[in-house]
Amino acid sequence: MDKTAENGPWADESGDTSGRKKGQLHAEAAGKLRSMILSGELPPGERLREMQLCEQLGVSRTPVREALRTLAAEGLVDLLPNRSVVVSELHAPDLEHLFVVFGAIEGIAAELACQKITEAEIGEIGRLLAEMIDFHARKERAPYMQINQKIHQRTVEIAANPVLYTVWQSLVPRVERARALANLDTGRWTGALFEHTKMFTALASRDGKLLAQLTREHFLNSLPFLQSRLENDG
Amino acid sequence: MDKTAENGPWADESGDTSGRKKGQLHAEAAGKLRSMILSGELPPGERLREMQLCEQLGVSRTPVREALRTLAAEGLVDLLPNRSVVVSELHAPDLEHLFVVFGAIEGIAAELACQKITEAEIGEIGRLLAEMIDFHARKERAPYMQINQKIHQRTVEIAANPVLYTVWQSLVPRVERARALANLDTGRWTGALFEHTKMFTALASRDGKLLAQLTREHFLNSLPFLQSRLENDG
DNA sequence: AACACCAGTCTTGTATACAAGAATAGACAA
DNA sequence: TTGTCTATTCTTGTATACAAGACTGGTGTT
Repeated sequence: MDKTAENGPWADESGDTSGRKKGQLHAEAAGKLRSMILSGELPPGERLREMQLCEQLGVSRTPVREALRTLAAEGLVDLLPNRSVVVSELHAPDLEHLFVVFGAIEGIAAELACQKITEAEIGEIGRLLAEMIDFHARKERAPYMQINQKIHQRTVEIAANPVLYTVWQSLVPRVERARALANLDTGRWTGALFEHTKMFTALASRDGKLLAQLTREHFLNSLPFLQSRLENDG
Repeated sequence: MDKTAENGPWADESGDTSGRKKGQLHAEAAGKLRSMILSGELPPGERLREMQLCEQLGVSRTPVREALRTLAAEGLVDLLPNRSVVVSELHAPDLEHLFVVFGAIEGIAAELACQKITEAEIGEIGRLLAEMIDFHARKERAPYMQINQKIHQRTVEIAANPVLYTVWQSLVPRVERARALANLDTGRWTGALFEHTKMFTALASRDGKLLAQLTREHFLNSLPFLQSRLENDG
């Protein structure tokens, strides 16, 4: 089971349709649609007509339909039988549900990671954290977010549980979308960074219980900020 | 987001292809294939030829392919690009990964359920537990397992978190398959029942932390039994 | 006997065609 | 004006056709 990230989201695709081998158009389509949803190009509630997507993506309906099944499994779209597919909504209450679960998942990952992490990996995370602090000082949000994402991903990878990784992957798109829709509040930004330093300390001392606790709180703390932004936008 | 169980596994299908409205052949196909895998009719490692499945299910390749994407998202099959789809293997180490995550998920569910459960629902779970004790006394394994499954499901439902429910649903097929492949050891059976009574006490007194702990242990305890059975079988 | 190579067959990936169920707009009645 | 009914159009669901990449078996060479 779990040939980890075989065809999962975030596997490789980043619009680099050029270098791809022939075939697997449906995976390519899924990647493009996913980033269109995450970027907001396809807003929540948007009705997706298959033929329209075919024209935009330059493929036929077959791979498009298969891609839509994949996105449905990721929770990015809702399949309405015999009706259109729509980009799933993202309401504030849903967000709470999502963050409670996601925080718990990353909490488990954190606990496992503490048991398995090597000195070299602690150093690696430490360097990433240093970079992140740097970007924060320069107020460069985009690269900050990228490093942030990488730290979380590395933690889950270090936990070395393919099932956990798959579940985590399946939730990341929605979390990322929430972050994209509601760009991080500046006040929260500094707080989040501080939490990250505390989390690193726990990780470096391999205190799994503490790190899990901090991780859950980390997500719970950012929740109200995202929720308020979502409510303002509609 | 999350039109909960819209097209997810375990939604409704149980071979009752008769009463179903037209269309949605792919959902029907997914249901049949899922139960074929869970029942062991399609054993781990089995190579699935699309045409062959078409004949068995009496539909064309299009719905079959879409069903296979769904099953891939559930982790029941692996998609090998340009090669066949195979029923995913279930090795002892994978099982540990699965149970750690699943136990944690049900642990979260248990904690949430304790916050939200009503007196009526406590009564309902209590009655289910009594039935289960009955079936254990009579050594009727199949109905016991059914009630067991139902208790777990009701707990997750009571937690009232659609994201959690979806994640839980996505893991259940694999857990069920593990149970099916390695029928429960008799010694473990009594132990599991005892754990269930303890868990009910915690639930009835709404002790979320305790119940979460007991739930995680419940899965961890049954793990070695399942693993040993799997190793014997190959 | 072992290995490499090649042709034929099989299987998947994609496109297209057709059928059936929804959405929509317009006409007609209240 | 508003509501409803119907006919047309649109969209999805499914089947089939075609192309391209894998597998298999046999043949020839070393």
